[in-house]
Amino acid sequence: MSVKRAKPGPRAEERRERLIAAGYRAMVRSGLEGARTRDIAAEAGITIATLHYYFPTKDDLVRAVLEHTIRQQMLAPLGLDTDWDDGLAALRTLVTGLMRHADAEPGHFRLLNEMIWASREDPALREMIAAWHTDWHATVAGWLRGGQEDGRVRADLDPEATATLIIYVVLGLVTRPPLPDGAEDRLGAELHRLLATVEE
Amino acid sequence: MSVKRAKPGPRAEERRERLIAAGYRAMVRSGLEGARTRDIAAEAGITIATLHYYFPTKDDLVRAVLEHTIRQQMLAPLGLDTDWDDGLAALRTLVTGLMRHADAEPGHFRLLNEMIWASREDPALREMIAAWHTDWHATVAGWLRGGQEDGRVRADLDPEATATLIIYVVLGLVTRPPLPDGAEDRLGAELHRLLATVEE
Amino acid sequence: MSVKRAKPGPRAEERRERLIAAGYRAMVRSGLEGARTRDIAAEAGITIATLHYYFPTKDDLVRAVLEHTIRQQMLAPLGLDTDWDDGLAALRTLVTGLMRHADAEPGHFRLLNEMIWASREDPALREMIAAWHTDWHATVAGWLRGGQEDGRVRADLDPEATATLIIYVVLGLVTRPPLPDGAEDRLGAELHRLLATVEE
Amino acid sequence: MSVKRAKPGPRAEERRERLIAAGYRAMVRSGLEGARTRDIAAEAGITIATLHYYFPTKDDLVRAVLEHTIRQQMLAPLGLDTDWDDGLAALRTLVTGLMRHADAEPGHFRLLNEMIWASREDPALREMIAAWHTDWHATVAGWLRGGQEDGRVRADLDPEATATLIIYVVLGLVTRPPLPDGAEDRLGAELHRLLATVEE
DNA sequence: CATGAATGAGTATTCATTCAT
DNA sequence: AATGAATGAATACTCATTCAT
Repeated sequence: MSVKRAKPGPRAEERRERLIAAGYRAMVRSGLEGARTRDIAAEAGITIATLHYYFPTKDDLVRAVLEHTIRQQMLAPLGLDTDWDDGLAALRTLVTGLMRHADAEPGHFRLLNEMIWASREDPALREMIAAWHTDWHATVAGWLRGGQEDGRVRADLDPEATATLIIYVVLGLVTRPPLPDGAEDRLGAELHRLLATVEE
Repeated sequence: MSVKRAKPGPRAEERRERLIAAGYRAMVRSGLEGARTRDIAAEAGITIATLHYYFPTKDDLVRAVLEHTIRQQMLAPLGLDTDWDDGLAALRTLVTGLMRHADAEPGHFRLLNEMIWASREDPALREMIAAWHTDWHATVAGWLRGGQEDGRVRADLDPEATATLIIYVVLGLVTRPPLPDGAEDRLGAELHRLLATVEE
Repeated sequence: MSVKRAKPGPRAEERRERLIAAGYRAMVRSGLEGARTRDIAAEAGITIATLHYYFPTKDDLVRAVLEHTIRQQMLAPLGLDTDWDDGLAALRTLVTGLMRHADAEPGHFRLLNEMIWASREDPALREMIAAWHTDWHATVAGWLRGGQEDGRVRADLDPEATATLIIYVVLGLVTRPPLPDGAEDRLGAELHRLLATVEE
Repeated sequence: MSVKRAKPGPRAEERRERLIAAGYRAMVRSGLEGARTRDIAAEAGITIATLHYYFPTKDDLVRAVLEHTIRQQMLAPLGLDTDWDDGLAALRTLVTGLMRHADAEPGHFRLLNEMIWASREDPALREMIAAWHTDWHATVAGWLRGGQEDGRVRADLDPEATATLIIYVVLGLVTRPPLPDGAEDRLGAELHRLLATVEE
């Protein structure tokens, strides 16, 4: 077992965390490109030079922020870590929760959106996002399959394809472009109607 | 009839168009913020000073580019200006067309995506995007209603809410995040299955 | 009698005047360098190109504005065109009037100040300012000599040198730098005391 | 004793001084607005980016230059830091010295003049200039009072008001507008005659 | 580990001036 | 006599990154 780098001390680890948290906040505030390394360093209580000691380039910091974001900001707030025995209810909760979250924290979703686009030119980002989406896709497909077993979800649906479709809905949903009033409110119910068995 | 103040000559109109086209290309290539006025001017064959003669600020150019994009790049390429008598077929064509387009021209959709986010802080952009989405929403809802009259689309659906949902699918779709292979291909069929009457 | 240039039509003459007036206002507002030819032209109701037809360079316009300023703005507002038979009273009125004017229209004096400095590198400006100061100097010296003949002004003063000194006071006065309160109010009286014969 | 955050090293202090000196020279040469940050940086042997590291904006540099100017360029060159026991002689020396200085270094006084005008819109400048004028006013008033005690200056003068008047003379004097020849030379003597007791 | 100092390469924007028509 | 179109040359300011200490 070769050890390339001495284990970072506890002090260093804490600084890293502080930098990532500050970076996340700054990027939520000002966007991926708009966030300034100087501000991030200041918010973490250190100088830019020190920031670059921990993260040689801004892209390195961005990667760490994405990792942190997926790990800390995506599961619990959306109920994705709960065990659901009603797949349809889970989906509806997800959609409703996301709509609320997107309104309350648009910067959070702008950041994720920017990272998805940025991932096209950064393999490290791409890998993280792919893993995240794959997880998510599997979760949703699982909900659907569970629903089909319970007879609550239409049996003729392809769970994989429908899960993909739902992920697209979610991705589009957080953009929340200006749309005619009213239709949005009925979105959760409509999705339910599309997926549920007729009898229900 | 004497004209004291001559209207912009044909030369100026052409240069405006050339600038907008160059701006569109540069923004597709490098993004909204990444596009440099210098490059745009050079690509249009003029100096930066002349660019600023036509568009005092970069934001003014961005607005003109969005207008151009909505008008020239969104309708024909997606078949939105065709008369469809089968709403379901129209939708399927739209989704398939968008997927192809999103793969062929990701920069185009990145630009639209950036403009949607930017519109949150620019009333002029917001208005254009709202008008565009409203049109689009009405078109899709119309397709759905037509399908319901023909008995091809499930009668229990709310055309407004479903149209909103489809727009979200489309918005998410063009982001095209990395997803497990295969599921995407069946997306058009799946959407069809969700919406169509069972008999069909 | 040779005629070098055809007499300008009445229309042209009026535009020239309008441009000069607009130039004066803009320079009072924003200073000599701060005034923009574009704004001046717009304020005169014409385009920049036309402004340059009348005044090939900005410096040409500045010269015309100085001429206009000396002619229209310096005599009447300060009572310099009145016939005074009490030189001392005239001086006191001048100083009081200038202080009021400098407070009410600081931009006017900033402009004159800038022009005096600019005149070091522009012979045409220098000539106009020299003529203006010479006139003014002669007027003040005349007041002093008149006062000496009346026995109201100290006979031992050199009217020329004292006039120079008074002009310096005036030039400094319009700058109105921040000074301890109070002393300024007594300035007119003090000047009087310095110049007047003891008996008075 | 460990020092966690090192104070600016001697290197930085020297560069600051060099920048201020270069700024002063450039502003004397080309005026406040005319001085270019590029040239100043080049003259100090650094890049523009480094200039902005020390002085975030040009205005910050201007303030530092004014401070330097008042401290380094106004006292010694004019004999204001000498102890005089003859106030009248001090005044005469001041006036003569200023006239010489104004002829030798017109740019220096143009700069001060511009700063006085600029101080109307910059509180930091205003405060420095007010402090400087207050000092100066107190010095001159002190000279006058001393002269009155010695019986050399007319007892009926108000030292405060006369000091104000003298400052105005000085401010106007450094402008040195074109005036009829000769009168200027007698200015020092004339001022003396105005202020001195008749007997002297 | 940490930082003060320094910078290369931009960046959008400005403005008096010109010229073909 | 007038102007729409065009521009050269600048201008202050920015920001991620580097490096000696």
